[in-house]
Amino acid sequence: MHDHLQQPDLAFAPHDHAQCAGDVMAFAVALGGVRLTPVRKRTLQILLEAHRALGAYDVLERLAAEGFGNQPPVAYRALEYLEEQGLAHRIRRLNAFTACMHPGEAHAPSFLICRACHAVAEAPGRLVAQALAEAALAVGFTVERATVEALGLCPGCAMAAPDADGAKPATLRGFA
Amino acid sequence: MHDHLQQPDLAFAPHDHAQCAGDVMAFAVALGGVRLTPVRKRTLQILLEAHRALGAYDVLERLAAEGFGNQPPVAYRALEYLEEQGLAHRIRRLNAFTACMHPGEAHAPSFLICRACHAVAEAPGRLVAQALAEAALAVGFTVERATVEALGLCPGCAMAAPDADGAKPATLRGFA
DNA sequence: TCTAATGCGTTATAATATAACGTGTCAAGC
DNA sequence: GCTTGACACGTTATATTATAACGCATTAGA
Repeated sequence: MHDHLQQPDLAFAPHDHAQCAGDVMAFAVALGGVRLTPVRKRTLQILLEAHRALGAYDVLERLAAEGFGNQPPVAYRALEYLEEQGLAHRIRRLNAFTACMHPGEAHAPSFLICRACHAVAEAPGRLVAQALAEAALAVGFTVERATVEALGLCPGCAMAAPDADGAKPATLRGFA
Repeated sequence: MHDHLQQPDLAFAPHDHAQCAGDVMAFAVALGGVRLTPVRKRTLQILLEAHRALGAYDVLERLAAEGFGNQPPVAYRALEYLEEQGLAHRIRRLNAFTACMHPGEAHAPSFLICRACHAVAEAPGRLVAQALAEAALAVGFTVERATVEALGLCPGCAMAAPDADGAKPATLRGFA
């Protein structure tokens, strides 16, 4: 981990992450109807520990290092499953995945992605989803799922470099 | 600029596409500060004619067939340029690109993607962007650009198959 | 137990995207 | 006219992200 990647935490406010990650995991384990196999559970833990969006191949590396399979489908399957169960989200702009920080609460998440430090925060998206559904309704379109991702500057980076462009082109592999 | 271009209501409605495409192209050509070279112009035409989102490699195929370069960067550069100029948009869920139907009007577009027929419509996104900016502001995040993409059913497909799942996994190449 | 469904690891390949270099073109300044 | 520098384009090569398809093991249920 390089210094420049030191980042404000996910919610952009300091908190005890070990604790909130633990809470999420406890919730997931307790969840009925979810088959949290070893790979899946470990994948969720990896996302929670990373505390930021990870590419599938980043997750795969970690899984492989721990004796799980080392081929892409292993990671993709676990990630897809977690996403289906609402335990993880896919960040399309980054071709990456992140643990859901509010599983269980029915929510239509919006994501805030800092272009400088690559932190990703989940923002309450209910109003956004509502506005979108209305706009869609006006043209007769039925929204089933929505991707809402904002790119910008998190408070920390805005403070540190109001104008400077800290952003690298950001291949996912390079994040670590 | 003709009226129908300012009425996103008609996005999914039948209309004279040759005409609206022509309007957009005329606008682009007249636009000051935009260097619409042959590849770029043809790329925009291709997007306009296709009338749906095209993958970079789809665009490339067409360009190559007309004597332009046949390597990926040719397509990617033209598409990126058009996007920078606000003449095209990237649809991240599809890894695809589409011509902007309302160039010039400052807008924060939302996209409605039909999972059955893959049509893509640009919906007025001002209110959505507003809601997003507010949610972001609450955590101190500054939004610079946003991706808003809804997946669902367009009126036509909803009518044709209210429940059936017309969606294929949808590789982009397969669209044509 | 038998069977069907599911999960996992594997091989192989597909699909999407970018880095980096060389050449041509054109307009600005001399 | 020349030179120069920015830009665009075509190219080679490679990186990154993602899926298809097969076989075996385990599990859930009849």
